[in-house]
Amino acid sequence: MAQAGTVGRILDTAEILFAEKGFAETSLRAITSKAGVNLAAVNYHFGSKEALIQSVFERFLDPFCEQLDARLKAEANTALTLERLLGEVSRTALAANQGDARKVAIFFRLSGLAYTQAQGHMRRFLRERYGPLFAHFLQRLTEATPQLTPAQRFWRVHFALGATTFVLSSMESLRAISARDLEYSPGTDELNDMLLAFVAGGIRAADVPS
Amino acid sequence: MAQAGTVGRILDTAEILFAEKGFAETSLRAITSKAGVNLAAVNYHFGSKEALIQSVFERFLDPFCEQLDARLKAEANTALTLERLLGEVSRTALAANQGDARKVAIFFRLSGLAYTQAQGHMRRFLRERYGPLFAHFLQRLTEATPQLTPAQRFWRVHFALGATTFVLSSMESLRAISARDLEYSPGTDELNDMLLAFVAGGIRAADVPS
DNA sequence: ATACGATTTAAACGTTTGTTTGGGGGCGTC
DNA sequence: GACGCCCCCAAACAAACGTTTAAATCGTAT
Repeated sequence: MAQAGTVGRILDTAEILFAEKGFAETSLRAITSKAGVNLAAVNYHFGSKEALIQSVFERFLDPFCEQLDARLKAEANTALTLERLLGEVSRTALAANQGDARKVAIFFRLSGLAYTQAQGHMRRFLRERYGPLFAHFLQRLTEATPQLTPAQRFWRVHFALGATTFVLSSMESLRAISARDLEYSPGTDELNDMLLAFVAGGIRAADVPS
Repeated sequence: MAQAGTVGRILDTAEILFAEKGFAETSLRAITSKAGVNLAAVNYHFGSKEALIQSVFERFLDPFCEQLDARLKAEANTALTLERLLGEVSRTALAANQGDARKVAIFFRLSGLAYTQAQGHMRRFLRERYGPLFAHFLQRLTEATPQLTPAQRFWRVHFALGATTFVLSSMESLRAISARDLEYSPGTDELNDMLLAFVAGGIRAADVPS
């Protein structure tokens, strides 16, 4: 990360700081000084802070979406079980970050921020750019969960999305609590399995009598 | 809300604006001008912006925690099923907000922000003030799910917490998408049931073979 | 009526923010 | 060697921020 060009150093540093403190709380001066580049470099290379945020999103979301799309299309004519489909997503997230757990945490922390902090232009940008892939995923999910109504499926997918982004985005602090109170902290694979079990169990849960 | 005193008007307005845009993105000028009070009123009555944020948290978390604690203690000697325990929580959240869906959305949006945006002092304040109730809840949950290991329970509770805060905090936009794409939007009770089913199903899901 | 504490007000404070400026190299091309 | 182009830098910019000040206002008890 140290010997990358100015643009790369800015993106690397911004990614980390945004994930740590959020977008509004991270100043361009904090980014540029930690990256060892001039303050004006951000506006020169990206145009504005908002454009920088957008570039950070593209750089980590594009490879993930591309890989996931390829994987899904490679199995286009095989019937996927729910666990298999969800596993494909988690494997892609891991692969797109070279199996680095810290990078995965940053990935999901940024994803969560995108959902909860993004407003106006950013929301539209994300929806327009990554909406089609999401639709594709939802179609495969429909094949894997024919017993659900469309509304059930829609909401349960978002429940699952929430469980994932929430836990993986605050993974480090939760790990610390787990290690302190339970004297035990799960590894990446184990955490992945627990999440998968929870999400799969939730998605195909029976209705609760009202 | 209009005829409340200065302190109340500030809290009412801050609650809404914080939930809409986050803490750093909401300026004191935005709050005071929308509330129709002088800019200096915040520092006069609360001391600082951070103290105002803390007051907002207290005002909506205290009644909720008090009621939940009372409900749990009222059923101290009856064995609670998982669904019953979770239902108690959701009923409390609804009751503490007079059944107003918008208020519940704000409630969970602020809760989510507390988890993801809070730093330093705020994290400590939340943990110290509401930690004991959480421990009590976890103990009841342990009785309701004896088949889980402590680690499984810990992580699954946080998965559930994530699913809840994520969906309920972006409820309005998700409702809009649901209504547009599915030509259907669930009511508060229905959404509550769906969430309950998902969370209960996830918490007692079987392990996934690694 | 007067005095006093509590509250509100307009104005200013010092920082920090994102952005812009103008100049100064480094480097390949004509 | 001069030109054009890309990149970097220190400095300055206006705007917005949280906070503080000192005077004005209000209500109330003396």
